[in-house]
Amino acid sequence: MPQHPASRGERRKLRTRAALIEAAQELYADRGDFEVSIQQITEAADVGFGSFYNHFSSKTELLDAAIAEALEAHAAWLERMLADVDDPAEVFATSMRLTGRLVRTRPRMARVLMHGGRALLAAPYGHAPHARRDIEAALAAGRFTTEDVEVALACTAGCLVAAMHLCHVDPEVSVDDVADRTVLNVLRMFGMDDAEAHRIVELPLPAGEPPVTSI
Amino acid sequence: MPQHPASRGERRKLRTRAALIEAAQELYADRGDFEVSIQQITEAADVGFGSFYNHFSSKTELLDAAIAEALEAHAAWLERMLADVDDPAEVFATSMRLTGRLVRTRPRMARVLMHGGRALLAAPYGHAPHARRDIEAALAAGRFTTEDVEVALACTAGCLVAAMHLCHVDPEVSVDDVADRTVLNVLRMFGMDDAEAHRIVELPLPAGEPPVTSI
DNA sequence: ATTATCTATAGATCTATAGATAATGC
DNA sequence: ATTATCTATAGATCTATAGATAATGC
Repeated sequence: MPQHPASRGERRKLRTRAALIEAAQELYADRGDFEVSIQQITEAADVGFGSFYNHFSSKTELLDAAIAEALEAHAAWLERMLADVDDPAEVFATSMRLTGRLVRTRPRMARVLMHGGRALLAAPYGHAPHARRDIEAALAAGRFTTEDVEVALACTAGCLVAAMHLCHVDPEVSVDDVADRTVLNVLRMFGMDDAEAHRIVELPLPAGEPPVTSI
Repeated sequence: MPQHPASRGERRKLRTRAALIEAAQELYADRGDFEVSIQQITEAADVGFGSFYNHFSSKTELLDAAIAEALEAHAAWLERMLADVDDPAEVFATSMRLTGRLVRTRPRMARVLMHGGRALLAAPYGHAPHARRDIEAALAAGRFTTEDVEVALACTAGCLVAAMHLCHVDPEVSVDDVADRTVLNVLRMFGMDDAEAHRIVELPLPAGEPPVTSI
């Protein structure tokens, strides 16, 4: 998202598009569905009704873009946070720990991932390719043992989404504890011994919780 | 669902309701959402438009009932299939193996569970209470070790739904293999050693695949 | 006679577009 | 002059209900 693309007109257009995307993310996160009229979307975005069609030809198109942008922004943030870590198992685990904590740190982003991420954590974009890369590297390094990378990735995504959901429906639980216990489960699932798994989920988290998107 | 409740009139009413539920399950499974008009639902159910309001006051109410009935029917079927098994770990694992195989044996039911089950495998009805019971019994018997039953249940549900999703988006994979590898992962997650986990996922499945619902 | 289903429709949306207005580029 | 946004609206849904029809119970 370059701050100064091409011309002023171009920036104005991008601003309108961004307002629509953001409104869509908020509505989707807050409602859990997207059964909302285009008029409500443009009102939430504070944009003229007709402008919608300058950018998207249907609600589905907007929702897909909104989910994809959230996933990409989140993935980019994780990459930045973990750029200096070498151990793939640690990158993998810490990414999960940070993502689980979104329920507390960025509830709306968490709800977008929770509701839209199901299909997409297995998709060829967002954080999924990074997670696959880390799992494969950890396998190659002998840190993980598992039969099937596709199944491993699906289980990872499934546990993460389910853990976030658990925190979401039960506000009593400690988000951080649920996140770390979930990661502990996943590490054990990949054949890591209990002591090493515990060590990894007790590592200090990288500092800085910068905004990944405006939501 | 008794075959002869009260009177003929009562049965007629239940038939109409069942037709609406079934149409809702089919539409929801085939489309993955429920953005469909009441008129389309009543047409699919071959029921007069106005009859809808004799049974449900909104689409959401119908969808909730449709998902709940699918979950309950599935849970009841699993209970029947595993009535004779004593080992809670085996009941737990075999239930998962059978549920995963629904993608092949009952694709529509699988899609209802996949799309609607996310929120509901953690719900206080359907198969969730049985899975919790099995996990707790397995913990008490020393067959599982895990820190947190709630997290364990969430991870179970998450892995299962994600595995079904994986089979759904990639028709090339072997549904049975994915199901069994997923269960293997979950058993390891619960501290079971590899050899015993393998033994359990290689047990013969109970015979009989009776219709759990009409879908 | 009672109760559920069905048909028809009023009123309320909602979508997509056309034409007017405002902002930018030259 | 060009391009995007905004306003207004036609036409197409869609929901909820009222009244008519059909099935059941006595």
